[in-house]
Amino acid sequence: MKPGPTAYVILGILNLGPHSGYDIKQLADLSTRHFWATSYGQIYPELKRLTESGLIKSEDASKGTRQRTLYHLTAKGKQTLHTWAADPAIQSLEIRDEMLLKLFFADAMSKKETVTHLEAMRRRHQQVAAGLREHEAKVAEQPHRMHHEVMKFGIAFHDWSADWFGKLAKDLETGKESKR
Amino acid sequence: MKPGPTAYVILGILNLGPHSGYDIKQLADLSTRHFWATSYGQIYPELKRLTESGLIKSEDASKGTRQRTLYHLTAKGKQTLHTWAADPAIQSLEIRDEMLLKLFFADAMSKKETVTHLEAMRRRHQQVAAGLREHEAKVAEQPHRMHHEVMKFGIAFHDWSADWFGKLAKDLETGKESKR
DNA sequence: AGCAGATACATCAGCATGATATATCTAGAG
DNA sequence: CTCTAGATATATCATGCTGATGTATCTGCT
Repeated sequence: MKPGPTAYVILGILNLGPHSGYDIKQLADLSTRHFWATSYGQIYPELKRLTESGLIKSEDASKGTRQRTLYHLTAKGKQTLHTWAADPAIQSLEIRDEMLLKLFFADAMSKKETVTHLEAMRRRHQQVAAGLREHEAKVAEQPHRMHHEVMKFGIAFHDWSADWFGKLAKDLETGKESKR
Repeated sequence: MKPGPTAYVILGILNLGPHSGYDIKQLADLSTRHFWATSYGQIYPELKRLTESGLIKSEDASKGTRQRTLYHLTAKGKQTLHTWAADPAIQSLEIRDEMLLKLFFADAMSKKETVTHLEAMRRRHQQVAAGLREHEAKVAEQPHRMHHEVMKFGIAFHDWSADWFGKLAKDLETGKESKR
């Protein structure tokens, strides 16, 4: 069976150096989380599968009774990661936004309720952008340009979205139609 | 157990009129699909659950031997839908973008490969925007303003993304840094 | 010395995914 | 009038993910 995208999150992180399953979860939460989230329930079974396929190797790094298993890429794993990353075939993009869903079915709401809802969406996007900005400096000083560019895309997207929903809220209130 | 967002997709569609499970899938694919996708494997079991909870009622609409079951909202279902929609509490936003993931781990790629990848991303966003535009006129003439506004957001988002990735591709090629 | 919080791994019920199976109806070609 | 491709309609299943919880150890602080 061919590996799913989550397997490549793991391979990609291990390409930066040896890590434990716990490390991988922490690093993914700080980096890929905003466009590909993972969970322990995926990571630990996937580490087993990748080991069986020979793409990664485990190494016991326990200290005393404290268990710790480090994983690192094999040559085959590195190869697999690069082959995957270099394939530009169009891949799926999935978005799940419950607030947008509520907005879609909001025609029964009053104008006031809808404006409140739009303001909440604007604030949410502002907050996510602010959260990303906090980590930006750290990413910028690392030698991985694309890590930084992807983060800049995330920040720009949330800024843009906040602006869009702010404008729609204003348009609804004033009855006008601004450029969006 | 409280209903998940997919249940509200069903309730929201049934609020527009009675429909079969098949209808619901078709309508969702034309409307909510871009920010909340569904599948038959969700819809049919969910229709059973919602019937048991008294939020919807089924009605046999078979013609001859051709089976067909129409569902419609009960008063309780309408109430539940409106309560959900009116609650502005911040809800999660999940994005899964395998191409962005590839880009994130693309630092081992050559500049040329990366530019090719970015161009593919630009084209993908253009294509999605074009697909949405095809249906826009139909949505615009319906009396559901928020359906249209949500669709306009989708179009604007994909246009903006296409532009952003186009600019990044150009920046990489020229070695400059444009406004993004 | 004691404790809060971080590190580390594992597991589970419930649910979603994406594909496949089955059958009937309809519209248009010939 | 007959055939057939494609639309309508429901259902199911293996596989695997989600989100939460359980258990234990270690580290840094007071």
